[in-house]
Amino acid sequence: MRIDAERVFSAHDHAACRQATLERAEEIVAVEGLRLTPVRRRTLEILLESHQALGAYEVLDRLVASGFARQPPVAYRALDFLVDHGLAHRIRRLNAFAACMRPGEPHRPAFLICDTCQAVAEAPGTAVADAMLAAAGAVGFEIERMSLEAVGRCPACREARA
Amino acid sequence: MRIDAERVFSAHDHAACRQATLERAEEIVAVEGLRLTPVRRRTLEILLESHQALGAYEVLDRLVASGFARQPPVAYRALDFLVDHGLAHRIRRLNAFAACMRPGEPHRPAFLICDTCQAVAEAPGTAVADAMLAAAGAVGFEIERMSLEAVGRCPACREARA
DNA sequence: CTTGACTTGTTATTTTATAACATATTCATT
DNA sequence: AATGAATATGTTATAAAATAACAAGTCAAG
Ligand SMILES: [Zn+2]
Ligand SMILES: [Zn+2]
Ligand SMILES: [Zn+2]
Ligand SMILES: [Zn+2]
Repeated sequence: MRIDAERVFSAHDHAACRQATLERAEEIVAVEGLRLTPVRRRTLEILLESHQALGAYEVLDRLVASGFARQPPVAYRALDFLVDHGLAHRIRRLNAFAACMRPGEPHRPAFLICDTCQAVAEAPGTAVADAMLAAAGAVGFEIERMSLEAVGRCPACREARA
Repeated sequence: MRIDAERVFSAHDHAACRQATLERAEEIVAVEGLRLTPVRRRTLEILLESHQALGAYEVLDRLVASGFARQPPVAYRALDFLVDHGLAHRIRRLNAFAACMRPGEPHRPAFLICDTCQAVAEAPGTAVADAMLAAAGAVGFEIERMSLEAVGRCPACREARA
């Protein structure tokens, strides 16, 4: 299985990467009967422009550039929709949002956040999540949601600094 | 080894629990030559009042009640000091802070956050952290810091609801 | 007692997020 | 097509969280 993080952290055809993800997202909304309205679609496109997480107000700035009104709820509502339906993830450490790179596929993302180039990748986090569930289970705690996030240096930035 | 989360999530002598942790914290600042000034000490005491995480402004309110000025930097500076020296942890999902229950002991906390009673416990997160390191290592990412947080229901609240 | 590091006081601002309510659109049902 | 419920958007206002910047005070070492 191809690991997304490998792609994210290296030079790749991002136009294709973005396009493919957008198409998968469109399939999902079709199947689930969701409404990918203009703001929502544009918001997803904005998140897909790079592998960096964007704050709500950065997203808002770009929405404004596309003709939408400069009002926080415009961005937050679109972002909440995307997050609620698995098309984007919220990165708590950054108070920011990133497009999901595997929309529709059940996955347990563990986020790797490069503090040099700000790229955010989803690593396969099943093992991490399992360890978390075990730790919780040991004390009778029932997990509903979890955030697994790590900050550090991606391969490229690591080399650049060395 | 006693698991803190077990204690946190059950009725316990919290006065003793708080006192013991405060004493351990004092030993640490002594050993490390840190200055546990009045605001800092009071801030730690405030965090130790319960096992719930507190937002900076809640802490500030209580500092005001103790005679300190109502200015955000007062709380943030004290909280930052405690976090920097391992006497408190920042809970990103809650934009809040919790006293560290094992100050001075090297540990990898995985936080269990009850969304019913708001209690926050540190579960032993070594296995979780190891899984995270492995996932990162697989793609050449070098981790510096990580947040491992889960939201759900603690044993007590789980029973209460059932 | 002076220097330099650290700590606090204080004002102001920035950044992030939500409440609340009016209007409009969509879509299934009459 | 008309009705009405659900969903989505427009808009104003405010709340909540965090930091910038700089002046003034404290303290211990030399
Ligand atoms: Zn890409
Ligand atoms: Zn990088
Ligand atoms: Zn306790
Ligand atoms: Zn609980």
